[in-house]
Amino acid sequence: MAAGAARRARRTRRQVDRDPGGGRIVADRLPKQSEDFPGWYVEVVKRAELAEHGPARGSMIIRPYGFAIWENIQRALDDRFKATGHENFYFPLLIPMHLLAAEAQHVEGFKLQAAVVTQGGGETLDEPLVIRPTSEAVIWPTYARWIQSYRDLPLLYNQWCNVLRWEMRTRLFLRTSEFLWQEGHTAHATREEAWDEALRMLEVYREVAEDVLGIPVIPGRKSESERFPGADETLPIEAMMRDAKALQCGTSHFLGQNFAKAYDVKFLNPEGRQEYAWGTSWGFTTRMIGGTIMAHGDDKGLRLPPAIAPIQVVIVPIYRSDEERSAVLDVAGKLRDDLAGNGVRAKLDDRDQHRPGYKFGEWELKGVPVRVELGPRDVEAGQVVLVDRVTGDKRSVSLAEATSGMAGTLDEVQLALFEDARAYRDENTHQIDDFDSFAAGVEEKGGFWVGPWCGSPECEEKVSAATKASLRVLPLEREDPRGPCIVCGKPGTERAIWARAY
RNA sequence: CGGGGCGUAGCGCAGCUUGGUUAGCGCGCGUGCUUUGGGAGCACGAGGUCGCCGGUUCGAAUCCGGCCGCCCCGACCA
Repeated sequence: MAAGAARRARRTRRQVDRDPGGGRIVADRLPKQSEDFPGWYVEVVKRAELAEHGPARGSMIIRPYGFAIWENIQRALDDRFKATGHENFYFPLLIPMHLLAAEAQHVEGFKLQAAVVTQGGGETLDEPLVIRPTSEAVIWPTYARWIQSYRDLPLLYNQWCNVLRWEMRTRLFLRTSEFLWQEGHTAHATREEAWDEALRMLEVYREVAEDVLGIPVIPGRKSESERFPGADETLPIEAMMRDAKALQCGTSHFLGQNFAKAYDVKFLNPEGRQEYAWGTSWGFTTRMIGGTIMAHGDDKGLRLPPAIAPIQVVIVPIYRSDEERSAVLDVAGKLRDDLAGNGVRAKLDDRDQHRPGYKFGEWELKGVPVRVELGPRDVEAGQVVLVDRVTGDKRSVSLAEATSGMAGTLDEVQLALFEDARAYRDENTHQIDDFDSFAAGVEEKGGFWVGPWCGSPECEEKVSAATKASLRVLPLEREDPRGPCIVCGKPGTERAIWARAY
């Protein structure tokens, strides 16, 4: 259609659809989760000032408030990596094309997603450079030089960096072409040791997801079709969002000897024989900021777990006259300092251009776990009002108690978020009785559907084609299948969890 | 790549069908006064190459042609 004609058609439609009086936004309210979950998500991300779209398609600008969340996640992970014996290093962004091409499955898996630099210094490059979609292809050739003997093993390294994957459809945090993550890359002398490492890091991810982000997850294995290109086994933690869809969170891969063989990483064992090294890799990304938003948020906006909330406690002063103002701010400032002294991330919102009600709404939107209201009446009584973002409960406590008890209050909020998310997940987890009711149920209400599976890719494919649900995870704690495969009726080997996913 | 939506002030939009003085409105922003226990009010003010290029016309945000970009829904993926 010609541009002019398209424009004209648009105009007539618009005149029908819209109030011509002027584009006033009726209410400054978020879309409701129950009515428009994707719209709710986009609005929360923007209005809470977490992130916005970058100028290039699919790119993301992470704003300070959003990045502060990422920094807290990074710290939680990095501390645990160090505690399990890992060190950080840094590998380059650009990978010569021939290196990526060395591992057959790996290159096949990423060739559609890789961006390639072909020009530099105004000239066409002799060899194109791939912008890393992940770094196995540059790290393993280096490991080949670093590893000669079993005495050099294991190598337990990690890097924090950005990667780039060309995506057809993007959503802020959940899927952007460039994203931030950590990628751990380890090499081991034995299969058992590498497998244990992959499991150990999966457990680190489970702990961070549940104890830090407050998101209950199911650790397990991916089926072959969902496996990382080049891995023998892919181990995800799988979570449920508040729209009953699944989200893959951290992932740990057991690489077997695939990359060692592709990049010729051999070591001399104690018996004097050459062996290929065994590998793992594991990653956790900025996607989990999106996961946290969708696992906990409500119709008022974000609900951040205290462990990663950039601001854990916000103090909103209330006053009328100048005298009241200085009296209230005096007490409020001291409270903030006392809280900070106790290791609490506290902020005093002393902006004069907004009234308290506005600030309440704004900090609720931004997900601050605890609000302290402090007005003239409180100052007189030596107390404050505490408001919990998760339950909305208000209670008055003494100033001293507000300071000394705040850490405990934050722990309660942290736990309440986790229990809330777990209750939601349990309510939306169903046992599969037969294929038809499963297909109808997953279509109608989403959620996790658990049932016996025979292990064949054909049956898995049939489910996906019929339901748009995918096999999310085969739980690590393997359950007895308790029945025949829901598709083919042959004996089941284990119970699989199916869901529609992000 | 297919389907849909959109491009006018920082944000959200009206104006275009039927071309015509200085292109409007709400929010936000600045200054001042009054306000402040659930999203304040009034006054004054700042802010625009109407996505880009070309054409028609005395005159284009508006009509014609071309181009670009972004968002949403699907196929790929953490």
